[in-house]
Amino acid sequence: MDETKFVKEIASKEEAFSQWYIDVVKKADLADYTPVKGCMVIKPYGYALWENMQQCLDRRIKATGHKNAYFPLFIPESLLKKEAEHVEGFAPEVAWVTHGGNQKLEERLAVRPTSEAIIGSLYSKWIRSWRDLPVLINQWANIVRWEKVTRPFLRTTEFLWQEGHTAHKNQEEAEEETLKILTVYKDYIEQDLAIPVIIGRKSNNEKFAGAMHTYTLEALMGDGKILQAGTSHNLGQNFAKAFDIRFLDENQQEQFAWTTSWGTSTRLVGGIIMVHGDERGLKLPPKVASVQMVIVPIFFDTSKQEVMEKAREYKSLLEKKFKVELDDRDSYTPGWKFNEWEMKGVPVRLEIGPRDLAQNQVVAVRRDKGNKVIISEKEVESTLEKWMADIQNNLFLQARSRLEENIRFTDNYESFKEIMEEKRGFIKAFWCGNEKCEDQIKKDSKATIRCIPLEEHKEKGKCIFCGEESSSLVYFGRAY
RNA sequence: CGGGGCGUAGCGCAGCUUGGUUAGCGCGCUUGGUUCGGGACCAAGAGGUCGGAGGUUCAAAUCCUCUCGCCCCGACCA
Repeated sequence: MDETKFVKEIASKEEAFSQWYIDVVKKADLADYTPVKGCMVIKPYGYALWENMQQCLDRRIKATGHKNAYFPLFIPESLLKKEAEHVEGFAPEVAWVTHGGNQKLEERLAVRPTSEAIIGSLYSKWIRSWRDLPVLINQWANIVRWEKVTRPFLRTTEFLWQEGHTAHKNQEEAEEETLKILTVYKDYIEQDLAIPVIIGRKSNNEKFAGAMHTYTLEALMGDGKILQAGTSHNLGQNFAKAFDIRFLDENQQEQFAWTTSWGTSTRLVGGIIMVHGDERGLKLPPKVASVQMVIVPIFFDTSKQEVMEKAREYKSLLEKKFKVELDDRDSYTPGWKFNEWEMKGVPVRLEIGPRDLAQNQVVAVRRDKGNKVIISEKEVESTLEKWMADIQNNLFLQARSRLEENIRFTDNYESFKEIMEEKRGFIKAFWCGNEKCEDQIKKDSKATIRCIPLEEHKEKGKCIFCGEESSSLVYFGRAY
C-alpha cells in the first residue's frame, strides 16, 4: 500500500521532517499553541500519554526506594546564586518574579529552572547524622526555562518533568545511585517507550552546570538527529558545600554530603513521536498508549443494531484487559475513522461488520503492520494479548536496527563532516579529550559529543580532529 | 538573539504589486436526507471587520511605522 495515499493532513516525513513533527503533534491532538510564547497546552490525548509514561517511570523510581515529594516553584535569588557554576549555567534562562501584587519584592524570586537550590537548602536543614542518609526523593513538577527557540514537547518554556534529588554519606554511594538511575531510565525508555538508547558520560562541556559528572541516555530520532532522553548527575560535594548539607559520620567526623540529581521530561513525548512515527502519523507503544485498541463498527442500514450490540460486547470483554475505545460516531465513515486512529497512533484497530457477525470473527489491523487479519471470536482475547507484547517488541526492534544502522565509525575528519552533513546519526570516533578539538568539531559540523561510553575502550586510535593518540572512543551527533 | 519567511472563518489558501462594490475559494462545522468493509453524496445554512496598535488618505486586508506570534536557518539550551 502507498503510505502517503491515506494522509492528507500531514507533511511528508521524508521531505519535511520538522513540519511533519509539528503536524503530527497538532493533528494527533497531543498539544496546541497558546497565547504565551513557547508555552503549549498538552491536550487530553497528549496528557493521557504523559500520564501513562509517568506511571511507568514512577513505579520504577519507587521500586528503587525513592519517595515523591513536592517543593516550591519559587527560589529566592540568594539561594540560586549559592552554587557559582550552577547559577552561571542557568542565568540566561531564568524567569524572575519581581512583584507580589503591586508591591515590589525585597528579593527577586526565580521560577525554578531546576530544583537543586531549593532542595539543597532544605536538605541542609533535614540532614544532621549519617543515620539520616541516604535521602532519596523525587518530585514531579513543572519547570520554566526561558528558551529562545521552542518546539512543542522538545523545547518549551514551561515543561513537565520528574527530578530526583538524593543525598548520600560517601562518594561511592552517590556514584552507585547515579548509575542505578541510569539503569532505571534505560529500562523505562527502552522497555516502556520502545526507544533504544546509548548511555554514557557527558564531556565537561556538556555536563550539567555544577555537576561533578553527568551520565546521559541518547536516542536517535527519525531525521538522524540525537535527542538527550534523560540525565543523571553526580553532583559530588559541590552542592552540599554551597548549600551547607553536613552530617556527623560514624566516626563523629563532620562531613559534607554527596548528592545526585536526575531527570526526564515531557521531551520524551517528542521522542516517541520522532522515533516511532511514520508518514501516517503517530505510532504509540502499547505500554504507554492511552487507547490500545479501537473498535470501529461497520454500519449498514439493516444490520446496524446487531453490529452495535456486538461491538459493545467486545468492548466490555476487552476492556477488562486493555484500554479500549469504541468509535460509534455516526457522522464519520469507517475509512475516515481508520485514518484518524492511525494518525493518533493507536496500536490495534478492530473492525466489526455484518460479515464478521455472520462468521463469528473480527477484522484486526496492527498499526505497525497495516494488513488486515481475521481473528475468530474465540481467539480475540488471547491473540490481542500476544499482539500487544509483539507490537511493543517490534517497535523497539525496528528502532534498534535503525539505531545500529546509523552508528558509523570513522577516523577520517573529512568523511566525519560528510556523514554529519548527509546521513547524521551517531559517529563513533576517537577524541583526545581536549575541549578545543570538541569546540572546533562543533563549529565545523554542528556535531557535539553526545556521550563517552562507560567502558573504557581497549585499543588506541587517533583523535578525529587533532590526530593525537587517544583511547577514548566517543559518540558524536547533532543534538536536538 | 542574528538572517529569512508567514499571520485574511476551525484548517489550508486567494485577494495586497497598482488603495475604491456587500472580502472570496476548498475542506471542516450546523440542519435535514441518503450512505457506511480505506478519508461518502445531495440540499439548505452558520461563521471573518483581514494578528495588534498607531499613521497616511475622502477611502486601508492592500501603503508607512511600531509591536506580538508562528515557521525555517544559525548562535544558546533538556
